[in-house]
Amino acid sequence: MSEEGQLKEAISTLKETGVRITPQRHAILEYLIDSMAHPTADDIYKALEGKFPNMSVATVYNNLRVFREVGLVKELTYGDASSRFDFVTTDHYHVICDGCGKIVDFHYPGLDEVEQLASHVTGFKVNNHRMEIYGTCSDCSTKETH
Amino acid sequence: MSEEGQLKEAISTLKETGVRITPQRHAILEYLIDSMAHPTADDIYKALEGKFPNMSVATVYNNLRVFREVGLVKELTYGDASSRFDFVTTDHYHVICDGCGKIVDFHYPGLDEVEQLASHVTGFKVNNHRMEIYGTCSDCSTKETH
DNA sequence: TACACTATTTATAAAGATTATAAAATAATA
DNA sequence: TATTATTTTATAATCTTTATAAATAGTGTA
Repeated sequence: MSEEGQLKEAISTLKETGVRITPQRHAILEYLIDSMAHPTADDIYKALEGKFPNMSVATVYNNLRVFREVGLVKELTYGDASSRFDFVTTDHYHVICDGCGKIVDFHYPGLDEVEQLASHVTGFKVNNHRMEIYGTCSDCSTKETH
Repeated sequence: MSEEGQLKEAISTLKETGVRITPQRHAILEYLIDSMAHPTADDIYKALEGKFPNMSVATVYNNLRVFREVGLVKELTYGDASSRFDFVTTDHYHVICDGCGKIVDFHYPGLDEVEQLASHVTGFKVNNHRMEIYGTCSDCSTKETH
């Protein structure tokens, strides 16, 4: 789907859930969809301060929580200080560079088998799983050898 | 291996690396090995304040970092506020209850295949991966139905 | 065992991310 | 357009983690 299509669909989702569409929410969604990075709340705040000089950081956090609760956004927590936020499109995993922190999307068929086994062994009703892969991206590999 | 054996081996590892054995380090290691929970730094701090009334939180954090650097301990970051720390025994994954937060260990052969594909597709030199499984434990399931 | 050297602990403050609060502004709806 | 509940803003508070410097204590050696 096009990015405009994604935005429209996201806005529909919000309307259906009774969440008001404010300019700030519109802009945050747009930024999340357009940016292929996986920004932190502060990244978003900084990126939009030109457009919304008076916007509060709390607004960014509040809305990211709203989006997360509605299922539009996933919150990613890695070892570092702050969470990253990812607009939910289709199921994919992340490959993360230990050197520069770059995050690359990586599609892989769902690991249903793992979930089933886990459920069987632990007695849990399994809902979902998360997986990340860590390594060194080619840029960083090149730098290392020089 | 017995818990005492694990502790002895951990202390050997520290000695080999030139890390001094202090009573605080001994106690933190012991607590990590004995407790099957996956405690936060604050959990450890609180658990040991009876034995070490003057111990500083910084000591707990410092030592957890030392242990991590030496490879004795893994730091786990989930969505919530603080990291959890896990004494490294053998490779395993975690199954986490969405209801009560309980963490259960789950053994599963390494997902080498995923790493290989990720490496191929993204051009990364893949080092490792992490995976967690989320669901509802049987205790919480029982409560829900009542 | 006592000494000397350096790592470690403590106490404290600082930094950084996130959340809480209350007043002002505004989107949705009739 | 008027109303009302939601949202934004501004600010402060909270919580986790790290930095700093002085005091303390492990460890190897004589």
